[in-house]
Amino acid sequence: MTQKKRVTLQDVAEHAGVSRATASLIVRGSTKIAEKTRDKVLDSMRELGYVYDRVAANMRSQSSSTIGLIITDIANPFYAELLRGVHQALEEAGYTVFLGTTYDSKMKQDQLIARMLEHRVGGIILCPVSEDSKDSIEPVKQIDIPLVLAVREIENVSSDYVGIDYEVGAQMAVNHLIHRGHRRIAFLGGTSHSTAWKERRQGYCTALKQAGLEIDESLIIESSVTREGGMGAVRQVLFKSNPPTAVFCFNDLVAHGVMLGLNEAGLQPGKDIAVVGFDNNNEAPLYNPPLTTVSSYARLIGSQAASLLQQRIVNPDRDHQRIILQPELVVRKSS
Amino acid sequence: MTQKKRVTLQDVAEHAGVSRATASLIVRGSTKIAEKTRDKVLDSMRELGYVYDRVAANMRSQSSSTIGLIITDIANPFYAELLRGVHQALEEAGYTVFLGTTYDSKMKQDQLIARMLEHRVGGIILCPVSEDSKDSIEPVKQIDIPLVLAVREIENVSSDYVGIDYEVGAQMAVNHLIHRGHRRIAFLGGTSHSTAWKERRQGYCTALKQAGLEIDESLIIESSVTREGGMGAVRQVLFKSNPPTAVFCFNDLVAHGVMLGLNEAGLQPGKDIAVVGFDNNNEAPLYNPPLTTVSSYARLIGSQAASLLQQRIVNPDRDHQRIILQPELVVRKSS
DNA sequence: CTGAAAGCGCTTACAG
DNA sequence: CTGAAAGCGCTTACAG
Repeated sequence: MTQKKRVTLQDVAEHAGVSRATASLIVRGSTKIAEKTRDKVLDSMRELGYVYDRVAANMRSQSSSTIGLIITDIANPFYAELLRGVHQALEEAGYTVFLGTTYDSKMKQDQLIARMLEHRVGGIILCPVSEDSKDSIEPVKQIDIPLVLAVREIENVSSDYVGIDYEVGAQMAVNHLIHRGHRRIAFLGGTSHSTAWKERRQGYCTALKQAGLEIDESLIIESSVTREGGMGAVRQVLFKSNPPTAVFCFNDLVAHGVMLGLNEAGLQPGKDIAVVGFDNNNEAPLYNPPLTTVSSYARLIGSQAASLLQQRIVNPDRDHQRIILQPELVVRKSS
Repeated sequence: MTQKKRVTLQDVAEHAGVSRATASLIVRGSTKIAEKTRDKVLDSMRELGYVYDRVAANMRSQSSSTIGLIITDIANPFYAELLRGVHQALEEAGYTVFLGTTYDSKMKQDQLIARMLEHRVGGIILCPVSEDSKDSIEPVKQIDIPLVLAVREIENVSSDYVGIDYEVGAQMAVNHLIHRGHRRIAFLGGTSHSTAWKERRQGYCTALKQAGLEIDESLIIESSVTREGGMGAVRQVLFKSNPPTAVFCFNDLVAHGVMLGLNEAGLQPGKDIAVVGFDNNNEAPLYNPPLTTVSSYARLIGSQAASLLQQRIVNPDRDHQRIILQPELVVRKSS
């Protein structure tokens, strides 16, 4: 792990015949330096192959130019998009991003948070695991580093947050299915301890009730938030004596799994059984058939979270913000 | 960007009534300290909420516990898997990963490399952009930081490298199509200035020649390495007076686009036209129809690259290694 | 602009 | 185990 000796600002100053303080001003882009001096110093930097040591600078000035981003699964296109939004906003602002993935393990989340704090990140954007993880963020609060939650909230935790209104989104999806004449609608996928699941469930129930339909608990099946989870869930529900005619899925990934499971069983999604997803992934229009889904604006969530974080860094004492994006139903051929 | 004052080792030492040197030993897990002393110090750390400052430690000891990973596109499942392999291997070893995405822009790649060097990463894993970027890695060589290339090589650059044998892979794919009786086989997607493309093209041509078939340049169409690129490429080739009966695609993403383009044109992939991909993404078996493809072991490439990097960090002077994984054909229903 | 000094939070080396 | 000192590569503050 040991590196060879780097060229330091001291070396550059000596080479250019100026003081270290002057060189320091130049490297930080001060305009108060005579052009001639600046050029001389910049030439020396090039000649010596100087590379600015941002770590040392940050340490001395007690600042940070890194941000930690913790997501649950990079293989989920939703998070890939969210990452993109975060990267775009923060790299423009000069931050570099530490990425960590929890795969929905709380232990992993705790480890990642600890490591990021040790690396003196300037702030953390956390997409929490679905398990309750109030205590995970204790260390962050204690050391008082800016934190923004995204996608899922943590119950009884006050923090900046960006997400979408899952309840309304779920309601829109289920209403749509009801309007198409469906009466037995399943809700498949996701795990019941996450707020993101609870809110969807709430929306699902509200829509059914408003239409005067019974809630059949046997049509609500949890699963991991993966294609495999979706396949498993739909298999369970197909074997009921009175199977559903439509499925509202936790997200697009699960919906994809559900469609594959239906194919396997010789059923055609969108014809034999309607399927609606959640997220509006890049891939959703490319599924077969193209997936009706609720847009959850992954990239926008990412860039908004980045923006909240920057604002919090600038002004640590302002009130917590909660940004709830309004979802939109995108109707395609699967319903 | 300024942070509130942290608890330092000094504070901990004072609180526990030991010297700073002792506290430093304990925090690094030395076994040479009496258990009683250690417990006392660990208690103080907990009580004060001490967080180890890895940045300061790395600076003093001239070491690094960060790694830069530069990929082209996180929305490509191939890279999501590769990232997973890298993360898994490096996090176990105590490294934290800076992630950067170039979206195949050389300028972005240069910026990311510069930034990572400024952050004193202990090494870089680079999946180069397809454009020739020999000069991009000049700064890395100059400052003498361990570098591993993955997925694509850079011509005339000597470095550790992990990739697969694209030529053999392409040959396997095209041979397979020939054995199925195809005579007009297109090669769609990718950009001709990358080694990864050149090697595939080489394999494509070799297979055709060995079978005594002509190479028809009009059946070779470049595109961006995305689904959209694949859709565009297949549209072009379908309008030929003598269209192909089979398509070998640059990768699975392109193949997916090709299949969508075929659907659009009323053709059924795997029936009207055979399609073969490259990568064996997670998603390939889930396409419709399931995609015949060449496995390129994304996660393995990632973990091997991580392993090469660690070895290079330990021993900077050893010979450059080239790991070329052997591809494997996975036959499914699309061909 | 310069120059000398102090300090960010650690580790290192050494005498006791 | 302790204690005092030096140093990693910067920035900061200040007198000139």
